[in-house]
Amino acid sequence: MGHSQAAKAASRERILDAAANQISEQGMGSVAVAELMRNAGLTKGAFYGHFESRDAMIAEAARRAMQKGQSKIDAIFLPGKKPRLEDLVDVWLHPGHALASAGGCGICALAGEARYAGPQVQRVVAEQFDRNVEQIAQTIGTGKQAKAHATAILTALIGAVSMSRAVGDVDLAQDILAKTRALILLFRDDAV
Amino acid sequence: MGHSQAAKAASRERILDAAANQISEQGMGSVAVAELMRNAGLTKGAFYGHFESRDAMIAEAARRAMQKGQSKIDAIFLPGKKPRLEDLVDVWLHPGHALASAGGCGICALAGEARYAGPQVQRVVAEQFDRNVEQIAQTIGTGKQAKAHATAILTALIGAVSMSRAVGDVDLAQDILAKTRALILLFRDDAV
DNA sequence: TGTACATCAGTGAACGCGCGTTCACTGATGTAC
DNA sequence: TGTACATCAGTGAACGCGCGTTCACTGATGTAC
Repeated sequence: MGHSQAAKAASRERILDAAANQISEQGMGSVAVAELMRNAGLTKGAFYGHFESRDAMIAEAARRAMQKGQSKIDAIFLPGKKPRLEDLVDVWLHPGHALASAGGCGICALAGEARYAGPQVQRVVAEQFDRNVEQIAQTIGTGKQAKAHATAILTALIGAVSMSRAVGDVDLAQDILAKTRALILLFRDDAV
Repeated sequence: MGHSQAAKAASRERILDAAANQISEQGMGSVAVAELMRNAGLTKGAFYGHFESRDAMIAEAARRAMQKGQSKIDAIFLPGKKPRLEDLVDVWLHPGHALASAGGCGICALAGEARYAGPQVQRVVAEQFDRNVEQIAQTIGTGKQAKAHATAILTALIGAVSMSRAVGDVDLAQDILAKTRALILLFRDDAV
């Protein structure tokens, strides 16, 4: 085993990546230190050379899970493209995205558990929520009203993704996604 | 200790009630057999005289948590009153109801965790979802369209309650609740 | 450039703890006579 | 009605297990000379 500074940094990255992925797919509660380290190609003893505690690692990994889910959203805002609410909504509500949680919306992965988590994780969720509200607002207008509607729209998106995963029934899940999508876009047509 | 049939049934009720309350307030994962039995005035050894396993008890208690949250909703539909969407929305989104989870919406309490739970719990969530969709639909119209909109509205309500509890920030929480409420009622005014 | 040594990332056994579950036992209940 | 006994709800100690965390140790790295 080597142990240069670069190798240690790479190990840390592998641990955080594995944790962020597992948080997206199975939630924070499912992340066990020993299994996580095995997934990162290490043994559990090395964990505490990288993090002060499991909780401290979870808070960092939660932030990373948010970042990983953000790339699909940012793609809507690439320079030269006109960002459309419809495209943005589909990042959340397309069944392929909503039901396969890997690499998906970090808020959706954490929304249920964050309530019982520490303030660090809750702050990560709140910051990501603000970030996404701003992006949604950009697609529907400017000013306070756009941001107010964007807050409600993001809330509905998160509710739809959470519920579609909770009911254990693919048909009902797709129904929830499709009808939430329809109502959000109906609102847009009415209001604009 | 007595042990008549009536006494045993009463014990079972106390266990399920305590479990349903704890599920509403702290989630399914927080329910520990020993603590639960202590809360019900018994010792942990007696648990397996009432339930086959912790999982089996959780499934029953999840159903009971739904029933307990249902009474506030049913009050809107008392005979003689005309059920209004606005009143129904406030059962979920009034800050006092949303942020104090005890006795609140069972779906909201379980939405995040149900994804990792067994099919019994997921069925309980799906059935309660259907029940509430029907009730919301009653306040906005009749037929398929009303039910479609009710599905999206309930999804938004659950998202708002979940997020308001997840962000760990009372101001942001109230903002989420107020803006989701406004958008739902704005839709109602537009569509009706 | 080559050697001796300090550093430190990673190892793997061990810890204390809380959990779900089991089980031999207790003693009040309700029944049979 | 009174007594003997079977039933069974509840007790509390014990179990095996997985968890987060600690720690003495290993051995490759990178530095000092």
